[in-house]
Amino acid sequence: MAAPAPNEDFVSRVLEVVESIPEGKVMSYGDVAAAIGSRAARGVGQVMAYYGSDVPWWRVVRASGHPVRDHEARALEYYRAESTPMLWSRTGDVFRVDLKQARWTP
DNA sequence: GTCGTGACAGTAG
DNA sequence: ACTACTGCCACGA
Repeated sequence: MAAPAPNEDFVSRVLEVVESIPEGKVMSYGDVAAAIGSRAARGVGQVMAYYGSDVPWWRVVRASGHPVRDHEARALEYYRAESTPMLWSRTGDVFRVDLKQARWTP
């Protein structure tokens, strides 16, 4: 029976995909999950929380283009340094990544 | 072995 | 724009 990816492989796959994201590009949690053949957007976020310290977590954003939870200020510094295309709200209070151009698909 | 939690996605109102 | 519900996976107690 074709069983899906086990636990240890899931973590390794997520880290590998995130590390393969080039500068100026971003992937949504759902895209990363789909890249490993799963729909566990939540599982991806959970892996990032534990092992994200060794991967460019700021290049992983939500499907809406918003940066990572509780880390938007930190991500903003990286986006500016990487020249990542982003859009600002009319109020300028919040920003989002321009998935139209920054969305990277392997 | 079960339950709750979490750096989420998608749909519905 | 927002909240609420559901589905998915891994980890800790």
